[in-house]
Amino acid sequence: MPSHWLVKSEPDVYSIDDLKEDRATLWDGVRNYQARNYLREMKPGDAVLFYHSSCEEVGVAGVAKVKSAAVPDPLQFDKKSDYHDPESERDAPRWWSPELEFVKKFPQAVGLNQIRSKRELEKMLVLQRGSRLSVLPVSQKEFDIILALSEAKQ
DNA sequence: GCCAACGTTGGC
DNA sequence: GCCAACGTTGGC
Repeated sequence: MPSHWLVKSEPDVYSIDDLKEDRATLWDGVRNYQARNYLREMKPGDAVLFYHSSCEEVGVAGVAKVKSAAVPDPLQFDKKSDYHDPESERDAPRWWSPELEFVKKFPQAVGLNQIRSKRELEKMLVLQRGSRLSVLPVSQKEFDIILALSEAKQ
């Protein structure tokens, strides 16, 4: 059974369009332990909502899927990277990155307000106040509703 | 730019 | 282990 996830990204930094162009990308640079744990749980085939944060059109912008399970995030060993972690050991890497693959971009993003207005989605972790995690689990039902909303919209 | 809500750090 | 200070996230 595939699991469902939501990942946040600032579109100015990396958008669903960037993923579309790249086709797939290593989801690197996550430096939060809980988010890291979720990243390590991801398995090939899992479905991922791609959420745009800190931008004009906040909300779910499209869908990705897990292409391959997490490998050690190379940036943690790259001294020149902002994500370099001098404390991380090569034989016990601290940070992990799955590879995500583009699936589709919604014609129009499913906005945060739209998500908030749906009773069935009120439990979504992305709505919980103060939820700043950039990687979150999503239920199958929530995933399906978001997808339906994206299709219903014109 | 503001600010609330967190996570992390570090002195004790 | 406590907790204040600090940095970051992210909606607005």
